[in-house]
Amino acid sequence: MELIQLGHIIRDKRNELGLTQEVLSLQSDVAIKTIHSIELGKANPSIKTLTKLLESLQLSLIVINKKIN
Amino acid sequence: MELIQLGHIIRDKRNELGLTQEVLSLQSDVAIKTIHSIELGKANPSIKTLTKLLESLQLSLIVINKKIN
DNA sequence: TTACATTCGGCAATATATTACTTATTTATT
DNA sequence: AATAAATAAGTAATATATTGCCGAATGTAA
Repeated sequence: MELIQLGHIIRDKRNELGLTQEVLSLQSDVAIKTIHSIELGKANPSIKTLTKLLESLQLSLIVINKKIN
Repeated sequence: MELIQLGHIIRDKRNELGLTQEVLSLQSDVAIKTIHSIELGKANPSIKTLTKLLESLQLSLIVINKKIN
């Protein structure tokens, strides 16, 4: 899970739902500054912060067994 | 993703691999104090810290569409 | 151009995660 | 019981995440 990929997932889903960063900020109770930092892959969010965002975006974080390379 | 569940996943996998918290700490470069706090669900780790642990445990963090309830 | 909405980023303040050090507690074994 | 290994937890210091405030940049439309 690269931070840059995570940012893209959040941004894409937010756009799919037609939400601005500001609206997502209000819904998730995460600062807009934090949101755009995460979307750009420049932040290293905590699980709690990330989960609040993902909840608003109808997404979930799960742990899986790693692929064998 | 509840923090307590996450802790159980990490603890169970660590035991499966026969690693002590100390060994996992050395392998993942995460402080042992941080590890047992996470395992007990008392910590709110960052993505980077969590990913370092999961890497050592052959686990991955992914984002999925949330189940419809 | 102007105006507006949206996103980006610098800066400082606050909150909190992480660490190191130390001691306590648990658990297993003899 | 005693000993050792592993885990838990308290404290303090440091690093960093989060926030708020502000202005800059970007894109869109009139």
